Amino acid sequence: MDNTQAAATPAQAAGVSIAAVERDTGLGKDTLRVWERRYGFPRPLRDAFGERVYPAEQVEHLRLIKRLMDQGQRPGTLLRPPIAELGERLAANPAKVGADDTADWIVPMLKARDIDPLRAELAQRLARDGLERFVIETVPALNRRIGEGWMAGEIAIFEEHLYTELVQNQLRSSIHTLGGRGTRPQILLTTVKDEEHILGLLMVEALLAANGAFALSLGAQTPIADIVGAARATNTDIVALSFSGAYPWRKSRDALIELRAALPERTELWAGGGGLAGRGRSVAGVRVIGALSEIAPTLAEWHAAHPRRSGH
Amino acid sequence: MDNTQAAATPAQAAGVSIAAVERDTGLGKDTLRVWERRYGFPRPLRDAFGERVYPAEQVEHLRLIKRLMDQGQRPGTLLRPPIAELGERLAANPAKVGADDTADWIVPMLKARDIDPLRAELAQRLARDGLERFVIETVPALNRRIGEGWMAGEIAIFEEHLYTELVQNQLRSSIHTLGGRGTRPQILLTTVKDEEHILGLLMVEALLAANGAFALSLGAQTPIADIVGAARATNTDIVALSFSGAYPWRKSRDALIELRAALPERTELWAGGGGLAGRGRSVAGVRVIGALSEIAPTLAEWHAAHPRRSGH
DNA sequence: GCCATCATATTGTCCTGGACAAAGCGTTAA
DNA sequence: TTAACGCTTTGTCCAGGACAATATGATGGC
Repeated sequence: MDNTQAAATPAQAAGVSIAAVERDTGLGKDTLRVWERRYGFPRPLRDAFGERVYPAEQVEHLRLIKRLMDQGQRPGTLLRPPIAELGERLAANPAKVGADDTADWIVPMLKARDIDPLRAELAQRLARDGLERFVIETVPALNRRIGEGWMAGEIAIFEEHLYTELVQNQLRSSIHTLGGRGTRPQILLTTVKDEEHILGLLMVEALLAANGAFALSLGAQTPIADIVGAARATNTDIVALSFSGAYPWRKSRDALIELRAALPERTELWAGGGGLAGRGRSVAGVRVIGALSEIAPTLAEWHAAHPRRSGH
Repeated sequence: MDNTQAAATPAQAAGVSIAAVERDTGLGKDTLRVWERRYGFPRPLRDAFGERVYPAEQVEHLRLIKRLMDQGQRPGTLLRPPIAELGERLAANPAKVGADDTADWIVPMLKARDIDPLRAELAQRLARDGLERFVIETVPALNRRIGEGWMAGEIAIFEEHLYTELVQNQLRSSIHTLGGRGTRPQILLTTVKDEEHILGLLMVEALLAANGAFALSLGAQTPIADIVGAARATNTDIVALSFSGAYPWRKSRDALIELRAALPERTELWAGGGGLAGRGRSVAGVRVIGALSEIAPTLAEWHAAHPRRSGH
């Protein structure tokens, strides 16, 4: 694969520090050291001071592994066999491709030199399909396609960055355009700590806006105490949380229970995202939104249950 | 101060784990442990398993300390004397206030329940002053005011989040509206790894857009190798880097040297941000932008030096 | 055949205490 | 005033042990 990595500078040719690997892969220093001890991988070099130096190749493998783990694979499976197998496992994995041909167009456009056509294409699809369909169908398909492309070595990191940036602009711009004149319900949108997931948040925000509800987004990574504080201060009707698929179910559950207990009774709590999708029973007092397409109906329900009152 | 923190849930009343503190303060686990060993602060409780449990109060102090360190204060100064002094040091610090009365309006608006007026106010100022002045004068003043408010305990975290979110929306929306039809120069905008600074990037992007130059923003934290790859792939004329004030000068310098060496000769390298402002001599082959207001003139210079050619 | 319960294996994160390079600071020499 | 140098401060790394939380697999009851 003639990816970006090719252009390594002499200075860093040998490899990178454990801290850099932590940043680039999302795997903690402790985890990296323990893997090395237990599974024999990664097996970094050592510099003059005995500190670990990870060759680019191993970092690449680690990124791959992290990505697979985020899809539910377990480390033991990925790390015990000779690492060479990784490539094959990848080749075997994208079996789901094929259903997603619709999104294939993104790849060549991303790889083209000019971004304007891409920007235009996104804008056009948004205009043609409408914000709602764009968010529910187009963007998820694109996300999936990009993810697969990344794993297949087809898409460079900066191209993924670029994609995120462009979609983000489209969505923010749409939300902005839709305005939002103090309509009810007042919604507070965020994720709990340990969650990234910016694009997902933005997608939800756009959907809400498309349905006349304007969320106050706190961005990602809000501590629970802050969520509660904000909800109290802004007299929020609904607190909506988004959990990505990678987020451990138990933690989501705990966060929801804790939050439910701390929020005023009249404030509803909605939760959604891949992290909750499959999970059987929900938490008492929490409304689970199984898919993006459920947002609009759920909102309609809320309106039915809360007929418009005069004063605030 | 009747801040957000008040609403602590029973479950977490005792305190939080070291990982949570790392996330919330940005101070590494190692650093937290070493401070405890060396300075006696923080002094977390221990749970049944001997693991550190940080009371909210100490976390609050740590956040304060981090903020002060980001302004250049050194840990020894902050941690050695009885921590109680912190409050006083804070009270003494905002001496710079007063020059910034212009931005005071943001505080009450942020604290008001409704966000719509705030959104409207920002939009109006943007419309009245123009994008350029908004970015060069208004936003920096607001940022400063918010930072001070945060340190003084006047502004809660979620209010700061909210502010960032709203300004971000305004800027992105403006950039989006301005369009950008494949104009030269082709600019690549980003920060190197270890840098956050999203809002700063966006401000630069907006300024460029206001001057008819459309940057391709890679977002923050792009590894150098990726920057080079992206620059090559997109046939970039100018790579623009932003360094925040907290970023150590030496690292900026190294990054710039490395990048300069790796980029094609014809690609210019511009660098700006608080991290470079004071520093005397610049790096060979790097154009240092001392202030936001210099962006427009520098761009004009570029145009003068690169008269429009026909083909692409 | 399907679901609950338990035992077992896996896995991430935390701990201690030592070490050391890099960055900061102040002083002296040019 | 700038440059070079030594001392101090400070962040990050290391090793190896420990253990709770989670996933997996087996067993038994409906």
